[in-house]
Amino acid sequence: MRQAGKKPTMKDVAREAGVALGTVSNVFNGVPVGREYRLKVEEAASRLGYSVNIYARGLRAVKTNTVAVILPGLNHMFFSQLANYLCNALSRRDCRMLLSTTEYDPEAESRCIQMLRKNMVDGIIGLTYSATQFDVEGMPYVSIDRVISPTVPCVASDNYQGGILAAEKLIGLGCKRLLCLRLGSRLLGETDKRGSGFAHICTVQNVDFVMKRLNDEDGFEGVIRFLEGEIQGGKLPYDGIFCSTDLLAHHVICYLEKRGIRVPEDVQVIGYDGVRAFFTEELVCSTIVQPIRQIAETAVDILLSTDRSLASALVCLPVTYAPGGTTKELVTPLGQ
Amino acid sequence: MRQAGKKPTMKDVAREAGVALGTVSNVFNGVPVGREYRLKVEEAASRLGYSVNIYARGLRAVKTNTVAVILPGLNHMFFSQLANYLCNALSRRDCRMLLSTTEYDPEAESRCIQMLRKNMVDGIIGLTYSATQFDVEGMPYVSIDRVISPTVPCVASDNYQGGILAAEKLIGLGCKRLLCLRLGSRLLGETDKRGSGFAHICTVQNVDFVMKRLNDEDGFEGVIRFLEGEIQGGKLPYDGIFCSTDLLAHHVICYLEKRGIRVPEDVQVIGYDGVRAFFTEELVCSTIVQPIRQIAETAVDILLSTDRSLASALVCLPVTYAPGGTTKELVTPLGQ
DNA sequence: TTGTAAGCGTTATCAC
DNA sequence: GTGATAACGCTTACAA
Repeated sequence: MRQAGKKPTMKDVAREAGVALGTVSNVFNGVPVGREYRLKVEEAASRLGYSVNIYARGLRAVKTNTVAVILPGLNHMFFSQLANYLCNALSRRDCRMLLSTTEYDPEAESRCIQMLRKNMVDGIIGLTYSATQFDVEGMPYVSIDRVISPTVPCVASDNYQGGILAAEKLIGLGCKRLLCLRLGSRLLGETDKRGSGFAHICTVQNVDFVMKRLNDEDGFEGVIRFLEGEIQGGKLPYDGIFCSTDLLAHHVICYLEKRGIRVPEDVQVIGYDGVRAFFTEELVCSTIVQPIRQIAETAVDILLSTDRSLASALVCLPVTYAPGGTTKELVTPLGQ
Repeated sequence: MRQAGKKPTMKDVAREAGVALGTVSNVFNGVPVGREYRLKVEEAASRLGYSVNIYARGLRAVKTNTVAVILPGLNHMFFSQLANYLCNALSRRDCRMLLSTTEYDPEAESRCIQMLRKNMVDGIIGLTYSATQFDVEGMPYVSIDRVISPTVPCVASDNYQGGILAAEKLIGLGCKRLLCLRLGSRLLGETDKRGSGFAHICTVQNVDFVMKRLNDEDGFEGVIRFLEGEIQGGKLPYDGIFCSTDLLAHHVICYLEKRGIRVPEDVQVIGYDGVRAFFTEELVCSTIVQPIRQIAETAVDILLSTDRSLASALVCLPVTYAPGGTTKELVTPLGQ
């Protein structure tokens, strides 16, 4: 019913090729087999249009060629780009991608993981806020942007270095009084290091700065309210702002312009992520660019690597700075 | 090895609950079972942390609770939003989503479908450019934005009506000479109707218009080249442009502004899709908004509906017009 | 309802 | 390398 003519099985292939059933199985599992046998099998298989039944294979609990990906949602540029690259990287490894979104619901995360471990996937790549070591233990798991425990590998961009870059850049561009704006989950993750790196440089270089941390519940409105309170006489007491994400930077910039504060003339802004406006080449603002593709590929590499002991707990991938029109770039280094 | 403590099976649940194996099976398949038995089974199952092994179930070829989604990629706002809503709609139906991207490779499409039918998914939702009736026959399939054959259900926005809306709007806003710009696949799809609806209104209302169709190979550069050739004395001989997608509109608008042609003062522009700049509320341009969430939910409904005969071949979902700053909206209808 | 048992297609393990 | 055969966990059919 699902299939017009019923599907050929390994037995059919074995008969067609005139070899033993086990030989066919070996061929499809990459087990070394005499060259001529292998050819006979492959030819017979393609003649019959055969391919392995993944459910029968999965039942034997060896390898399902399926990796689950857990993301908060696809409604954010960073997540959708990540999903895209993960999908490519997995398919290049002949792996299918099972995508689950948690809709930012912490409880959905562990429910999701529990469900998946029953469903026998080869492993999970998850970007979660509250999954615990308990949730993931006993199964191949790679976390993105959050260290779950020292024994669970985590891949992230070099958030600390990104914060450093941002601070150095703003200071190098002449800023005297900085603001670091963070809007994120109440739960700690790797991304919090962005602010730490930023603060470190400000302290070392003895530059005034204010650190403002808000939580998701506050929303962008919370940020705007904060800025509203900071403005004195139509002016902001900062000449440089580092926002923890490009999206936040975007909202801040829109607000500032509405209040008649010019970007980058009056205040320079740097974001984090490097997302492009609807996947074109255009950046949203000057920003610290995450190597999203590399993050995806590294996560897949670590997950699928047989030698999991080699996976260090935290892999930080290098970030770069890219001007996007919200900073006063120096045309020549001599121009300083 | 995959699992710390090995997983409980139906047999374990049956023993724990003190009922027959078949009863447990029935409970998990929604087959009517005496109330007290059902409760005993459910309690035992949760006590043991049991859930059905989808591979064993899939082997019997009944229902895998898995739906495959095929998209060109996730690197376009429309696709990633679609994927997001599909994922939600499926998970609400307790279905897992297997996501494959074809990277816009027509050959990858049928390869992908062939692969999936061997892999026994409950059905496929595909946005493809070249998949044929042959590819999909014999399996539950719902196509998006392209009619594959009269027997394969297709869900799309009401593209024709969208074209009509765009033309009526531009004409209503005073445009006298229109341009319809289309950039898309060489292969025909539902989206081509956007231009047809547009042309129809122009013809009926006797308004001058030019229809320019380019293919993906030409790229945005091709469109720019065309516009370059049209400009005479720094002016464009059009006062209204309908672009087949928001992304195209965005490129056109950027180019026009670079050439000193003001939008919407000199020329008004309407796009199609209704994508938001990185998932905020902001539209990219004045546009015809597709009901993406509804498209996703309808596709899932049709695919999972047992009564597939009810599925009409083509379902066109209503679109709406939304101003986005690239048209000269009339403040009051009397203002005309 | 209850046992029991036969498959589903693969993999893995035997002798040979 | 070959056969044959025992799992894997579930669904389905059967007689009781």
